Amino acid sequence: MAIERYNAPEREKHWQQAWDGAQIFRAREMKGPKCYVLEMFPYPSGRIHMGHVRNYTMGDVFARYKRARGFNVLHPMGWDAFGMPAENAAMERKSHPAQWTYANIDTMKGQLKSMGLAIDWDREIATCSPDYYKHQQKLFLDLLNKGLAYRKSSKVNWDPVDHTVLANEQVIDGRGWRSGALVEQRELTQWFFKITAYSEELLEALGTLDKWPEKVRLMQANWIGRSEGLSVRWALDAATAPQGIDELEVYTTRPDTLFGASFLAVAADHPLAKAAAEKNADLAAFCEECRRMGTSVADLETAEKKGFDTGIRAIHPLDPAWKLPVYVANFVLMEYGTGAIFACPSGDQRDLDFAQLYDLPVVPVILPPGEDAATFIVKDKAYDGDGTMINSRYLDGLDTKAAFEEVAKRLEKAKLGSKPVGERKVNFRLRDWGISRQRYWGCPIPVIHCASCGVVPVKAADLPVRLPDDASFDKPGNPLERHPTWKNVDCPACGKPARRETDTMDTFVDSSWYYARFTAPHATAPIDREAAAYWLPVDQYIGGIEHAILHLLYSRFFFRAVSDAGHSSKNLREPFAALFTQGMVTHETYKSAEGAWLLPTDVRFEGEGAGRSAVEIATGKPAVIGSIEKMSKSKKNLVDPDEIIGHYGADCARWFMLSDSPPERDVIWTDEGISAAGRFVQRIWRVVNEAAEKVPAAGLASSGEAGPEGQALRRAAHKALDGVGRNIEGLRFNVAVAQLYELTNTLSAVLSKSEDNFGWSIREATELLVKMFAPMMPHLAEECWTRLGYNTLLAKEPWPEADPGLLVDDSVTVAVQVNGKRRDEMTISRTASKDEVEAAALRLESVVRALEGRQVKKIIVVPQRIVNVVG
RNA sequence: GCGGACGUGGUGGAACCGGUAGACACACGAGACUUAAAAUCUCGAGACGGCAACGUCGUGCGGGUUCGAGUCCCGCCGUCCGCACCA
Repeated sequence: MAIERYNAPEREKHWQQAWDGAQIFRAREMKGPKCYVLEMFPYPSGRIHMGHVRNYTMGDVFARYKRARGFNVLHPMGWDAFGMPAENAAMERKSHPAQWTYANIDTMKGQLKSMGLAIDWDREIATCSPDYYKHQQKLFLDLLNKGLAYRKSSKVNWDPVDHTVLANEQVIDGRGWRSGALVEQRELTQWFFKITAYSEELLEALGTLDKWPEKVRLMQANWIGRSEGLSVRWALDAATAPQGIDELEVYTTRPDTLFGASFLAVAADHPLAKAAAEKNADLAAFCEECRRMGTSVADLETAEKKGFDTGIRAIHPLDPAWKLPVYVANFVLMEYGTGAIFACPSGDQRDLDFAQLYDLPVVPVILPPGEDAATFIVKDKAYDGDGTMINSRYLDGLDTKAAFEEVAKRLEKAKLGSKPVGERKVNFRLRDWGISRQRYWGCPIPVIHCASCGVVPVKAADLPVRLPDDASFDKPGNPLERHPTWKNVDCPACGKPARRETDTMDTFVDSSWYYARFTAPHATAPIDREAAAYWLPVDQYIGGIEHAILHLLYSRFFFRAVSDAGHSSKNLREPFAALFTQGMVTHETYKSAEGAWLLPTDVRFEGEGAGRSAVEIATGKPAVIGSIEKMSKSKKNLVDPDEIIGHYGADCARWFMLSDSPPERDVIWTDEGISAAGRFVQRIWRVVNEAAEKVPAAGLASSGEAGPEGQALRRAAHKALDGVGRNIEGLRFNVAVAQLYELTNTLSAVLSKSEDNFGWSIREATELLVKMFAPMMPHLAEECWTRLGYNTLLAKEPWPEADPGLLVDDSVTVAVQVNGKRRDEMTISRTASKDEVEAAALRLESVVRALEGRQVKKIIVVPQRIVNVVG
């Protein structure tokens, strides 16, 4: 009998409606073991892309699996809906960011629903909704009250033509992306969150996150950047110093190299540089140049090292007779340490590059192990490791650590003025989190500036501070700033006319607590303490590696901060118990003969392998096949999920996204890959139909003995069950997929030769197969479940338990090696003793031959795996 | 520049704690079915030599530890990612 093709798009709609009707993906009442599965919520950019499909499929498989395992699962979805693109779109289309954003949400929600995700849509939130951001404003006020939010002056990229602040990504080669004007560094008073108050704790607690990738923990640890060093105050030579400044404080982690010092350097924004620049136009110009370099560290450190001698001389703290020049240098950051360094060129590559450029002395002070003091010199490569002190007077002969201690001790005792010259200091690279954005489409910062009362918080009862709907987006700059009336309010304290804060919050604030809001999205408090206590932490968080530092660190901080402000239990510190970072979806790129990017649908292919070539369909001209890159709009190497789902169905797209590539690695989207997945969907359907013809009715108990073939099939099915369960649990979806292929192969081989005498084993194996792929291809699984004679929803069925008795075989195949080289294999009883295994191995003809008459010296037996005969 | 990751057949990848390298899939080749194509099914396949049995080599490169190394150690090479206002 011919079996009809499985019509995925049509059946998928049916099953989605069935799930909706039964409301089975709603989180249950807060009782019993729970599992909170969360994928990073999307930015509503317009349409979903394959990256979303991959991310949400992984989370969905895990959530469905955990639900089948009996957990009370919370699997919500929302929208990271504030941000710059909406404002850009508004500017370009002369519309409103809200209109653009909500239209996108609508589209994308429909797309996500077509994927058949097991999501509790009742909990949907959008961060741009006043219902969400009013709570965020309350959280802000509570942090302000606790001293964790404050204002200070900080540098921004300023576009002098557009009169707007630019993000780093909007600065291209030092120029504004839109205006092309040279970007300036400007000081602006901005809002900050005091994340540095938690530096130590955030670093310490990384040790407890054993379900996070090691890589992410390391990245965060480096980002926090704890170092132990010494802050050293250098007296300035009065004859050379600007008036009123008589010392310079530097921070160093290497006080041991102090005798190798050859100059000091300060940042262009250091007060000493500014003071010196007042009387030196050339220096002022140099400082200005440094400021133009951009704020990103990568720019600074890859730029050529440059400096300017201020003419100021500093006195060495360990030798009053020794004077060193003070430079302004472009590689010194005001934000780190004290904004000033002492340089030891032999021990630091940047210092060495700088010293060579300006002809400053290079004195080696650390002798690497194994080098000879008489011959060791530092030429083009600085040595920053440990070793023995040389050229360092009384430190000579000490090791690096002892020298550090000795210098620290001396400088702690020495006095400059009335205070010690040196002071031990733990320093962090981590800086406070600047949350001010001079933009419209973000959460308004709920404070009012009053001429007489200063910064006055908006009263909690007056929240939310709503964004005005009638802002204009026809020109650059902050629409809130130029709005005719919005910012004019009366001071809540004295009632006099005052001005609203026009900065909005960084969108990272929105995403720093959304996972907590999901636990009680309709609560009157921002975070419902009871719901948070039950649901948090998130048991499995899944998202892109690009969020490894900022989003995840900010969330770890923000959750602690608001918990300390009373919004959640102080014992609950970490929001995400387990983290998984998935790889990107990549695709080949194509260019026309003229060099324009082409969509995959714009080209057709000829030939294959090395001779494969592409032709632009529209022109018939040859096209260029480029490298495989992350799918992006700019390179047009996109595949539209809608088209794939419409053609192959959601299950097929999901299956392909889980196949082959390990989830943490990039996956390459290919036509062959998706069509192979499509073939498998049909194959499953055929196999299940064929099985359904041959098996006893649903729900009957086992007929008992299955016979050797039936028993072998049962073993295969239960082994797969054991493996698939563990691989889903460990998020090794590609391996689980391979095991399901294997079981399908076994089952279909059995079906082709079955004599109808072990139908019950076939039913069992088929049901197990269907239940196992159900989290991955849920619609197809429901269809198969029905075909197997059930009228219940498979999504409600529990995960089956593997029979331990079927997981081990009576006999095993072990490899036989002679002198470490595999020569043969043999099948032997699983319980065979060491002696029996040895004897069996020595009887093998291949072993005798490989020994070539040599004496057997020893035999290594690894039970059930290998025998190694050494002779 | 600093920090991190990765490197296995023609391709994506598998390989538990150091124990049969290449599971599974793609692409490919041969065959069956078909008027034909598609679909489907069967078989083959790391490289080299050999009719074959089999042998030699083989996890980026060079060393080391071990009875045994894709896996551990040391030194290189290559590719990719992040770097604080993109989300």
